[in-house]
Amino acid sequence: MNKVLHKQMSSSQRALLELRKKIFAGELAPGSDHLESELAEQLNMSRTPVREAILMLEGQGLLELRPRKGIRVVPLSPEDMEEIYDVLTELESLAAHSAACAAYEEADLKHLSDAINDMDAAIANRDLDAWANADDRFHTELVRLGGNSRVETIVHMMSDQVRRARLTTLFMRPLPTKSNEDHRLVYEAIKNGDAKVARETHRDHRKHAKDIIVELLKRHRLRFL
Amino acid sequence: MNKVLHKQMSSSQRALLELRKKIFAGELAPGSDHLESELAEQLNMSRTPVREAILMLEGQGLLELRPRKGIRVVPLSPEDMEEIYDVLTELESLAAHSAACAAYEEADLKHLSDAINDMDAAIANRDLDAWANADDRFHTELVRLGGNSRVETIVHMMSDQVRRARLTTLFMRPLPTKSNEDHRLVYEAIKNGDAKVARETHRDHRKHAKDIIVELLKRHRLRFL
DNA sequence: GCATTTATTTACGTATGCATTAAATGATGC
DNA sequence: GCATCATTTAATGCATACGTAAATAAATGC
Repeated sequence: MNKVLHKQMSSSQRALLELRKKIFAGELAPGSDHLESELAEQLNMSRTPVREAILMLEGQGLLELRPRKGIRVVPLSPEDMEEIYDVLTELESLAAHSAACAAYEEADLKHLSDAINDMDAAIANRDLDAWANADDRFHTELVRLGGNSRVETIVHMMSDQVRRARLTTLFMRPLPTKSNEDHRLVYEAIKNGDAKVARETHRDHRKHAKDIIVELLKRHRLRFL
Repeated sequence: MNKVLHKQMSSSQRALLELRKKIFAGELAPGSDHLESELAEQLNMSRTPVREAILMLEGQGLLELRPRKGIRVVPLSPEDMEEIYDVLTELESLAAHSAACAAYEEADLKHLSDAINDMDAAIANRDLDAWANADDRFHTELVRLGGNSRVETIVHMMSDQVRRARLTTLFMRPLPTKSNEDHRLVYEAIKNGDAKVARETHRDHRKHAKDIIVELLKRHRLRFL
């Protein structure tokens, strides 16, 4: 569908996207090592643009460069997930606070409520993929409403890591029904301009999510993923 | 002094450090544009390693790549500084909280108290450079004690930006005497394991610092730096 | 003169080749 | 048989070369 765009994209851009796709699809497994030349061949291009893509992905914490040992897809330990969730908790809570302060019209919050409704529908249908998708949209929209572009960037990077873990964890956890009540409360607080409540509610929500995931990872002895 | 190390460093590493140095020294001015070939010549190397360095610095938010327009040293507006300070506020407060929870021995907190004492001394001597240096050490040590490597990384990146602005602002503001009382309070709270106080005190401290800087930038019509 | 098209320049993106140096393999001494 | 050293292999870091496309200058038409 977007193959057309791919055509007029620079090779390094393509390398970046393709590698990301492979990482998120698990095609490049966490902890696995690869050579520049190997990846270059897979992507049908020279080493130069893949090197550039690799550098960028290293900066985003997805790859680790270990000269002469190979490029490693960074594995995530339960402790890493704790770190990531803690960052997400703080920055998203800040975003919720800011969004509440911003006195948005109800129309401005449509994307947010749409995402919440979609999550409800997904849960009713027991469609975990759809739920995960809507959940992403909720969090993306929340930080957007927060109005701090740096928070947005960081949250996106961290969410990428969570997404990676979710490949494994999503199907092991109970249906996230409680989660959606939280989302509604955050939404209401933002609409009512109740900054403190928005922040605290979201913080608790994230803390809870973190506990579930970390517990899951540890229980299942998923040392790395 | 570390010219020796420079010798056995890879060219891209050198490019990274040299460019950073030039940016922080103001030699590459905020908002200025440069060509890859120009920078490569300055650093006595081919375009390849500088390109790699540029890519990394772009990821860190110091450079902006604008193909055929030149590589721009990103200018910071007062609004940017607000964003940056807000991120720092949240993540450092989290670090303070975690550090307080960690039940450190007094010996573990030595670097922190050293930094505070050095700031006192610097203020007594009216030595702003020494003060800034010790202040950096305080914040660096604080996030280290927080024990979240991702928070450390992000805070370092954001601190780089603040450091850049400080070149200009430090000499325009009143002596930061109040600031050090705050640091002492945070230190005490961490030592006493008083997580909530540590977090809140540090948050207020940062909020105050932000207001001063942003106010200063706006008052002096420093649209960008 | 001004707009529009055409030519020219040149910065960038990418491919390629080579030198360096780390890892792997084999050889030698004990 | 094991450790140490020499040799080979090959992945990386970097330089270089080149095609492309964007920006600028020149030329043409009106």
